[in-house]
Amino acid sequence: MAAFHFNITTGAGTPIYRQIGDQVRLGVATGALAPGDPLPSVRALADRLVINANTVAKAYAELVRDGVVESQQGLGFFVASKKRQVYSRAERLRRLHQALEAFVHEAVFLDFTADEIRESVDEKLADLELQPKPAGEKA
Amino acid sequence: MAAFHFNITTGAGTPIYRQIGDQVRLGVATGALAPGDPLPSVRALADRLVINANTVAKAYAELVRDGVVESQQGLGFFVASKKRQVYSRAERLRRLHQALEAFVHEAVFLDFTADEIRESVDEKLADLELQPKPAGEKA
Amino acid sequence: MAAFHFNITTGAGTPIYRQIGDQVRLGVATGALAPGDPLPSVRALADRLVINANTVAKAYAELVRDGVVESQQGLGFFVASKKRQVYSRAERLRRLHQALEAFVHEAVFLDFTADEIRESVDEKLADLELQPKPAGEKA
Amino acid sequence: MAAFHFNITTGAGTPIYRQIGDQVRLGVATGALAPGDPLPSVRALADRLVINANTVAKAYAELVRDGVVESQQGLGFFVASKKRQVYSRAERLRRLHQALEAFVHEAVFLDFTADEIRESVDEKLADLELQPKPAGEKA
DNA sequence: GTGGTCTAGACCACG
DNA sequence: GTGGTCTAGACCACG
Repeated sequence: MAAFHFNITTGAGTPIYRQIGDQVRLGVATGALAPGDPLPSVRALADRLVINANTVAKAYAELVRDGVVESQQGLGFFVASKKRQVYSRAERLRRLHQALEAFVHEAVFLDFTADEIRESVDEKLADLELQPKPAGEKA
Repeated sequence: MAAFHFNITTGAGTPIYRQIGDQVRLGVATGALAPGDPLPSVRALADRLVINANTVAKAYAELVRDGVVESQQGLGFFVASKKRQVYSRAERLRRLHQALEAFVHEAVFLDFTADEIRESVDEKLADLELQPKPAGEKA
Repeated sequence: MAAFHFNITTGAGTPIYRQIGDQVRLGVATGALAPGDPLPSVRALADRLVINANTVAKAYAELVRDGVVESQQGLGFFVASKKRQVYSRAERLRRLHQALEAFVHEAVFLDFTADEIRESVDEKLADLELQPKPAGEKA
Repeated sequence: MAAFHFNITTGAGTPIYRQIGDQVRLGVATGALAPGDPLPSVRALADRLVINANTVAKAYAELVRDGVVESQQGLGFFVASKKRQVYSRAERLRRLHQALEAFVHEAVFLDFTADEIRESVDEKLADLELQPKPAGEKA
């Protein structure tokens, strides 16, 4: 992997550590990050994003906990070869629907129509270049 | 309106004051709460939910700011007769995108694909029977 | 911006949290506070003014809601780079009329004539050198 | 005095007792209420306005304190023959400017121009039918 | 009775 | 370090 870019938006609702983790997950999902690829070092990424090193460390720790990346003592962090599925499908669906509920309620409260909501979701997903997964992968 | 029930989950991620606000908004949206209906008094609701009165007051204050309910000096809070359009279109879009960001981040975190996300949104919108706005009304 | 001073009058009619908010708004309006300038931390300001931290937090939260300042997670509050137009025209008019009502009631209570009231408003506006908006800017 | 009408707006910022007091003061100022004219009884006005009798009593008490009306034991309240000036001119100006300051700050914050502010004040004063005082009266 | 403001202090998330 | 939420309780204005 050559050029994998992180970008974070501070001040938004989403915590920085979560944004970092999500971008790694997304990279793995889209294939931008392949198994074995190294992640930037904690310090390097913290410097590049001008954020606290603890924040990067927290993001990486969560990725390790979830089996997305693996830590090689003294070498750094690498994309895991095969990802463990941490949450059960039921649990994942439960959390998805909870998040969805919050989003749709806010949108309805803001007086947006179903079409406007759908459109905004489509745009956002296109932005993320979230592609359907190749074949028989996780999820 | 006869029996409007509040129930809160403590220990969950969502703050109590927000849970209260959301339930009132939802009640208004579904018609369970009609314009002019009184809300429980701050102290009464605090007692009933076994939480602090300040927490209820904070929830109610936010509802007033958003034009959902109105305060009648010395009498308490009542569902607003006609919901005002408090926010500018730019602000409403900003809030929509912020809510969307949080939702999509959670979905990505949970490893759902773009198709799965879109599908879940469609289902949810269908559930709500959210129709295009008839005229100058809110959906 | 070097030295921005807050001073509050306790025992007056105006709540402390509002006095703080007003002083920030005024500072922003006059340019004493420039976009990006940090506000004192909640705890620091509370200590300096010898008031409770919650009171400062309440003031800051209102400023965030109104788009005057922005919160940077873990870093504190900063003057917003460009003031958003948060409220709809209807809402802004509603607030103007409410403020006007309070003012005129006080003036009538104090037995001032219509001419005296008008004159005092003219003087005040002249003082502020409030000019018609140049372009898409705020006055 | 035959038909003197009170109307109060509940839910606004101004307390009801203040609205009642202001309308009496205004009536006296415009001549709608002449010295010796009776005010509605506390109970009658409370019934008519569908408010608490304590609220009317509080308004009347303040008017008596300020020398606008006089209480005749067992008969009720009457417009005072000659009004005492309660506050010094300096004090009245101080309070006027304080109220004005709050109003103008709010208006400026809401992005209204000087012209818009002046216009809104003129309209409001016209609504109140606040006329210049006849001759060498108070104020 | 109603809500509004403020305090002192705890505990948590994020950086 | 930063802010966010919540509690328990006081005191006040308004009705």
